[in-house]
Amino acid sequence: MKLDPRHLEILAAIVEAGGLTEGAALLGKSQPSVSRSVSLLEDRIGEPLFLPTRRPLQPTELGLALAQEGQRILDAGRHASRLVNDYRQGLAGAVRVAGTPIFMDGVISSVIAEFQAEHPNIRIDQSYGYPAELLSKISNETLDVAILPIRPADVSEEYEFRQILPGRNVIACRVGHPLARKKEVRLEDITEYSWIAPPANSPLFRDLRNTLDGIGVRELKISFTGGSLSAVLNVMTGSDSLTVLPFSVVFMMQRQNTLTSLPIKIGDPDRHLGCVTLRDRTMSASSGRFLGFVERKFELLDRLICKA
Amino acid sequence: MKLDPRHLEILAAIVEAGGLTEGAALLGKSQPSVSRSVSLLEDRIGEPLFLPTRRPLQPTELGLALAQEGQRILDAGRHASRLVNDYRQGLAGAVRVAGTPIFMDGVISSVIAEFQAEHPNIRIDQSYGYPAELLSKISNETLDVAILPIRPADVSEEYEFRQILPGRNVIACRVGHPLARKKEVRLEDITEYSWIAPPANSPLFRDLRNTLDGIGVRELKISFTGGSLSAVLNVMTGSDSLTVLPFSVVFMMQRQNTLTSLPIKIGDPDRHLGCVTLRDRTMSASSGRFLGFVERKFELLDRLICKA
DNA sequence: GATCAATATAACCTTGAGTTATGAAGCTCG
DNA sequence: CGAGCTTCATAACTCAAGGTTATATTGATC
Repeated sequence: MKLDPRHLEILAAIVEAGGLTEGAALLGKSQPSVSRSVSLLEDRIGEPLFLPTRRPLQPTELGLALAQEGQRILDAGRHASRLVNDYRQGLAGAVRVAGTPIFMDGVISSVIAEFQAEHPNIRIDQSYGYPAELLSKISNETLDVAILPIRPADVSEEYEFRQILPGRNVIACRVGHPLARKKEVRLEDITEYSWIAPPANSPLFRDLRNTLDGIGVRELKISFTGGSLSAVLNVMTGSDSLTVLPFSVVFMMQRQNTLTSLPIKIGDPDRHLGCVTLRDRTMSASSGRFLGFVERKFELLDRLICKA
Repeated sequence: MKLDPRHLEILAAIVEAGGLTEGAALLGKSQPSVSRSVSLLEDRIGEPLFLPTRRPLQPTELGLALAQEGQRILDAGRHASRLVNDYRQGLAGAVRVAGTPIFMDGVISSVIAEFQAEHPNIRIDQSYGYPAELLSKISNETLDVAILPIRPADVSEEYEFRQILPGRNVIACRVGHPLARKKEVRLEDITEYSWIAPPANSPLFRDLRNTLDGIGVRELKISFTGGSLSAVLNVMTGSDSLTVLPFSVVFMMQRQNTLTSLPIKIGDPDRHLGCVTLRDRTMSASSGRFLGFVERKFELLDRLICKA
């Protein structure tokens, strides 16, 4: 026979509170209400739940056993309520975030780490991708936030774009690189070293080509191409190779004293770094919280970078 | 916010069954009913529980988390239902049973052991007492079954009495007692040995006096008095003392080859052994089951005793 | 036995869960 | 890509039952 879980909850409250009136108060209901509910339950199961004519209301064996189950139901219910509250306030949930590999690994990952320290109940599902595919994932709602270098004008009305950093690339090399010691680096200096190229379909690769075109370099020795940031880093620190990287990435790496940038001016890309979300859809509270966190962190980072 | 536990149950069923229709079937409800319940729950918590427009219905993060709580509620409910069924069929519960010490320890305890082997979920609350007090405990419902030697005529209409053994006392001694070897024991033989007397307020003590009066014995050496059956047994087996015991107790002890009875005829008491319960009150199913078990076991025992 | 507190009952209203019938929207597959 | 099937949502209605306040009843207590 199926029992109404609410009846078991009421029973548990009465047993716990030690009386019908107190139990009703505990549940925030009126005394007659719980009285009748108990009667109904007793009628259904055909067994008494409380000893008759005992004023400090005393449960029967069965009453006590069922009250324990009721307690478990109450616990589960309370837990569920907490879950709901957490979700509504964005203190729990999941955020699906994606971005371009180099930038994700170089800058965003540490921001995510900070975020998770603050919000252990929010799960971050991180993935990598390039602008076109990420935008389509935003569209079909398999992604909540994309962090991309993009031309603001290229973002259609469907999306919402919040810039977090201006686009700025530099030529990077290992700390201790021969060129890094120089006061000024000339064009012909950099052509002497071999270069690392980012994956061919990445925006960074286009930036590299544009940059080199911009400063009049036609031919380069490409010693390494593709790979993740950590692969690039390993090659960089183990050789005198050069590459183009977002300044923010190099800035973060300077903290670990692994990379630095050459004192040579190259043109800034017209792409800016920002978060893309769907415009009309009401974002989940946890996504909103994540977004706000990222914006705050990058505001700080931007100021640090400007001072540097 | 308080959630309706039934909603969480429904959610759990849907997630488990993998669809709204299947979930409804699992719960034995109609599909529109659960559909509306889910909508209501979603409205209450203000968050979607299922991803929109995905046909193999897929729960959201929150939906999945709440479904887990729902599963716990379902489990508790099922457990509660099982409890109720067991109680109603007398397969679980508690029976408060009491009786006179010697008889309880000598005969009933082994019957209780057998009963518990068959019904591990029924708790036996055993206690000791003499007829008057036990009957009053039956009256005020602090006792379910009393097992007593009593004159059937003394049992008032308030109670129900089921005889399980006819009253029959014997003079008992240890196995290997000098008198036990004799074909026939005469009156003067038994007065030579010291005697063990049961507690002064027990029916057995009155039986002892009546018996000795009946066979014309006036004076006896009382070497030991009071104590439980095990105390009496220890004294008996370690000495040549005699005492009066119910034959059924001696019969059980014969199995362990500790006690035996003397071949001397003594008058049977007019008390008979039986179970006393309250007449009008509907007994708990477990008490009924226990009562039936005791009656069956004693029917067997009675036949064994008669053959002996 | 009078008094007080706790529980049960009564009368009423409202919610919501149950139903069947039916509409709308995805998926599947030729 | 549209027909057809399946699955979910909506509508309209009934009714069980939980919520309320007011009041009666019953144990406990002194």
